[in-house]
Amino acid sequence: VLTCIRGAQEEDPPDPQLMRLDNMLLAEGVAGPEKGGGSAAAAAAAAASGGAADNSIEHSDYRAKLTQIRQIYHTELEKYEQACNEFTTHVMNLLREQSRTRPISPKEIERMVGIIHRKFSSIQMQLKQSTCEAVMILRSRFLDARRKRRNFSKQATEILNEYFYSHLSNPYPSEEAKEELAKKCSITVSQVSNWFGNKRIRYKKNIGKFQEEANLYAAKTAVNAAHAAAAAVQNSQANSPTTPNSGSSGSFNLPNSGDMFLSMQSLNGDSYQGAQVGANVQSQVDTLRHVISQTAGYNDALGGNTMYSPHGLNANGGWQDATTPSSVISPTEGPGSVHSDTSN
DNA sequence: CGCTATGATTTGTA
DNA sequence: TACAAATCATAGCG
Repeated sequence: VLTCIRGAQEEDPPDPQLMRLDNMLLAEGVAGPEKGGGSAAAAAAAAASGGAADNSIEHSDYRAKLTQIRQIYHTELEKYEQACNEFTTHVMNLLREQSRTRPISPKEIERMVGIIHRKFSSIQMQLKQSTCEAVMILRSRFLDARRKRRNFSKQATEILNEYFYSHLSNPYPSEEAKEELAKKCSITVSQVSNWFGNKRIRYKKNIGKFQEEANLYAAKTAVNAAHAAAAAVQNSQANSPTTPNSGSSGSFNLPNSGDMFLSMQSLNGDSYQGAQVGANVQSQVDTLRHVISQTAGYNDALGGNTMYSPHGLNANGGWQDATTPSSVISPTEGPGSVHSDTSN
């Protein structure tokens, strides 16, 4: 592809260093064919990248700078080439003049030209080197995302937190779930993964600190969860073995609270085969348990276990084994039974 | 400016 | 390869 300089010189030594530089410049789009004027190229690149708009905006500055480097590189290169040619013809003229006084072999001329070209190509090499350096610096400055960290929008954080706290017993979104969250939050899937990675580790590290937040988001989604859980319980009750009713009609002003608690009971009770509703309801249980723990006094209705605590966290300090399906949440003891109240 | 919050990266592991 | 943990580097706040 690159034939700009090729014609003139520097093809004899298969210099690996030079190859490296050339390749890099090519890869960075500094060398190679000119693609229209600076801003136009930037705009085109931004448009071509499609997808996240903020991403291209973020990179437009980088693009502009890169174009600048590219232009400098090309003008310098041209200058060098021109100087090289001028100098060559100058020397040729000198030699021609001398040829009047003494015989000059074509071989000698060739040798002189070779020397000149080598000199200039070493200069070019330096140019390429410094251009590469500039590009590298630019990259680290603009593309290292850590330097350009932006907090996610309030709304995005909201969505992520909602998911996290409503799946607290197993906050590992599937690939599809990540994609959906990414879409909803206008961020990338890796950002979602990063977020959950950070959230899990930080939540686990200091649960007390997140308690308030947890309750907030639990309450936030409680209404929806209640509806969903109630609906789910309608289905599960059809083939559920027993449905004990230990009253506990809550002063909890949610619609269908009665069903909600029944559902809780059957889920946390000893022998529940979580296969049917299990996974779906589990998230709602998480949410509900938060609310319940907050309102206090309903613990007995939930099987007697101390409810809140790092539920979902096992003794080893991890969430339940990620390899086991979430539908089997230790049948004998509810998810909340781990209980190692370390909050605060 | 010092502090904490937070997104991203690096490193090590199963 | 996904994750945990440690770490980095910046954002944002008082």
